[in-house]
Amino acid sequence: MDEPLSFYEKVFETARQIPYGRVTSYGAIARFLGSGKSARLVGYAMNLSHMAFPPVPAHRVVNRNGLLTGRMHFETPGTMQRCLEEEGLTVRQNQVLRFEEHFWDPSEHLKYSDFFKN
DNA sequence: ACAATGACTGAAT
DNA sequence: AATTCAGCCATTG
Repeated sequence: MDEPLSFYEKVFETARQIPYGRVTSYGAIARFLGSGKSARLVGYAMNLSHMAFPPVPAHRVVNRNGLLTGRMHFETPGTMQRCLEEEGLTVRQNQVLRFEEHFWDPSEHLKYSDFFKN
């Protein structure tokens, strides 16, 4: 029963690989999944990731500029920032400071076929 | 089958 | 440098 994982499930699984204290972008996940133009769908997936199990560290996914564009979708608008700061990052005006230093690109660290068969 | 829905992005202005 | 536009595409009703 190796049913192909849905796109969203792949997004969840990819996001789970983001290391503690690092961040990535919607677009980076989309590119890793071979669908570079589906960044919006990655955001949509994060919205659904609430109900996913195992849990998804959705706070580690920001936009390409390091902005916490998803913060409104957490329990409170400050939750996302607090989670990141707890992991040692600094957030000012909804943006991760020194974003590039903390950016973690799945395509550089993971091999697609190690996770998915299609 | 078709239209609507987005936590986006790169290019144009 | 900041803001706007249009394309994007897997799901869902």
